[in-house]
Amino acid sequence: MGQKKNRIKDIAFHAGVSVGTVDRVLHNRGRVSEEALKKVQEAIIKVDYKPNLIARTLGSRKRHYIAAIIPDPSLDEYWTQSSLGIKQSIAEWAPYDFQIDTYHFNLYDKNSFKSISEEVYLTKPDGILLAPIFYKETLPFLMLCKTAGIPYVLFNSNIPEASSLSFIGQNLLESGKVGGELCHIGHHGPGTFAILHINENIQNAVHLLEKEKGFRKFFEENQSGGVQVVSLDLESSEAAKINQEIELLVADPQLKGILVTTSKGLSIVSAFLERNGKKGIRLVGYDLLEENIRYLKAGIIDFLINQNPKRQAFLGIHHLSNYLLLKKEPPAMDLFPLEIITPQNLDSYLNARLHSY
Amino acid sequence: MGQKKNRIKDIAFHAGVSVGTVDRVLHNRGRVSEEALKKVQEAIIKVDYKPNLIARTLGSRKRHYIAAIIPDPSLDEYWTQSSLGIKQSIAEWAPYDFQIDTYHFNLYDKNSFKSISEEVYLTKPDGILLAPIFYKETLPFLMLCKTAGIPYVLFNSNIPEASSLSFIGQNLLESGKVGGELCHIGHHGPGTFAILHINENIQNAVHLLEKEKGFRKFFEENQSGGVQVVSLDLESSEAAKINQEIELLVADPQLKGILVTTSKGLSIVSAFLERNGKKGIRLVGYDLLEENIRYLKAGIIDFLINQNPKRQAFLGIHHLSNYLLLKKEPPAMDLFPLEIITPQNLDSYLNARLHSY
DNA sequence: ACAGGAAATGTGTGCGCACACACCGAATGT
DNA sequence: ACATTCGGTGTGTGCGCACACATTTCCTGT
Repeated sequence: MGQKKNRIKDIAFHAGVSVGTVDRVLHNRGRVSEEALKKVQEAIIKVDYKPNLIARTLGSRKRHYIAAIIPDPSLDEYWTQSSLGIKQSIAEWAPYDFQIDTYHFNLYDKNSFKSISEEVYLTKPDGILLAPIFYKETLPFLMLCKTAGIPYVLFNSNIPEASSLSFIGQNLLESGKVGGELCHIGHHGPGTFAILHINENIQNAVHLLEKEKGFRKFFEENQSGGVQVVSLDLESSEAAKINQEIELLVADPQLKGILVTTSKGLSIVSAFLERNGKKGIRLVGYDLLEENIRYLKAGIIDFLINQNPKRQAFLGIHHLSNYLLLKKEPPAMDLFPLEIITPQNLDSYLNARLHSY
Repeated sequence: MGQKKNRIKDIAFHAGVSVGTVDRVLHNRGRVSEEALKKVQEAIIKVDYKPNLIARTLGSRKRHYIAAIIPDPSLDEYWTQSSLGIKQSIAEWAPYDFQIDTYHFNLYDKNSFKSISEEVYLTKPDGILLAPIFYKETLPFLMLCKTAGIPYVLFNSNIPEASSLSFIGQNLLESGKVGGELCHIGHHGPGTFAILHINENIQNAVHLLEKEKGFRKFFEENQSGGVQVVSLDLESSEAAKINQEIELLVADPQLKGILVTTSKGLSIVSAFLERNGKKGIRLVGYDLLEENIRYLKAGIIDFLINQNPKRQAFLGIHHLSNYLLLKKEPPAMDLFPLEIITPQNLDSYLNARLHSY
């Protein structure tokens, strides 16, 4: 039964050569005669050789170095979460001689990303974890890495044509559908449902539009008659304008629910409804940020969809490390479930260990 | 900065002893003088020693053996999920020379559990993962393991006085509260809300009552006037009787929502509502079982609370293995978040890799 | 025929650890 | 007095592998 051992030494014995020769064919280092090559290859198949990964990593005392490039957490609480995920993974991989350095760029400044990415490239990392905020600037950088043979993993938002080792995040279309559903639950008959994009960064537009597509799709697929969907696109810099628009929106007595696609926007809308009364309007947003949690507990926000940025970053490093250390191919896409947070299950999420592992 | 290496050898150097002595204190093998012990312990702290897992497993060719004792999956789909979680962890730990054997007992037969547990005990495992269905029979078995020095981890339901290494599951009180919330969402004014226990096994009663307590608590804390809570306790063997009771329950035009606390019961209620019309009654239950999924997609079931049996079992093995291999103490309780499944986010849960890590 | 050198092959060492064993001195027994 | 035990300690080996290096073989050119 249990094939006990199939070590390099066994291959060497079967092939009638030394372990050195076997080592050379295993690693394609050349310097092997046709004859020996053939015998060794046969022996490898014969004993069904599976390298002992434990011993391999111990034997090659290579130091792995990973660079993580994310927006500066001090500018946005969402990225603080990601940062925590990376910190956690640093602890996890330290025993395996991994060095993981985090580089921050300004979320609102393309040039900051450019200079940081150049800096990272010069450090010649063995792998890169990246949150691709700026599409136009990211793609060339990734192509550069590709030619340099540096593997990279994307998270949070995807660039499909970047042919990354893996992408970690959520399906934004489905996310929008769930947002629609949460706005709609328990409502019958006609009504207006709004989706609000309040962002500072045109770059994100494409992602937000994907959510909107899902939002609209939900209502198309779940026709209950007389339902109207509206969308609003606002610049987060103009606070006065935003409040004005929200006031206009809420004035419609038919308004039943709002999905806000950005966390920053959500707190603005929440504050508005807290001041002026909720009037039975369902409010749905994203992520377990401090302010959001407060508004959820207070009953202003009804649902949050958790994108789990902490775990995204954690798994990103995980996939990368596993690939570097064990040559384990990660899934091309690791899509997270769309977690729904309510006032009642909030604590169970806050208290859960998102994995020590 | 980067503390480069902290090997046993380094401890020995700092303590002014040999690696053999350090080894003895690390493994509590005795034969160490007070003086040396103190010096070594200080050195360990000083260099912040973290054992190299890689080298450890390579050096000690000890084979770890874990026994997992769960109900027979062929009798209940819920346990098929757990079984899958164990299978996944087998793959995870195989490289570290772990052998993980699963033993099944009959969910409906105490004696089957007794004989299986005795059989497992005779195999002298290094650790045990256990789903404690039969309280009265489980406790003595665990005490036996305790005296034999075999660590055990419980999952699914807890036996607090068993002093297990760890428990993995959900907070049932909060689970009931979430169940109440889901029944209530979008409803205003008066109405009746029911909680149904349909089980075959009096053993589970205490757990179900905990959920009921949470269910009632939610409605107490969220008074909206005229809300009435009723509970029903039924034997799953008497199908006719059940349908009769359900018919009676549904006849009440004030009935707004039902929480069914067992998966088996849920399919019975779902079938009833599918036949006789849903009449705007909110239906909430547990777990991503095949039938439940079907009814959720069909709109008969509105929400499912996911207990994530697969991940529970997976993490159970994980904690156990980590403890055996690295002496890493798991949390006494690892409570999972109360995941809410809707028709729209269902797919995202089904497609998600529960992470190999 | 023989040096020179490249091609082919074998040997040795260390990664960090666990563990068996050898050693040494002091206390004990007869 | 000597053998025996035993607490306390250090040394040596091997786990399976990668990789540097030593060694042999064989092919050139003169």
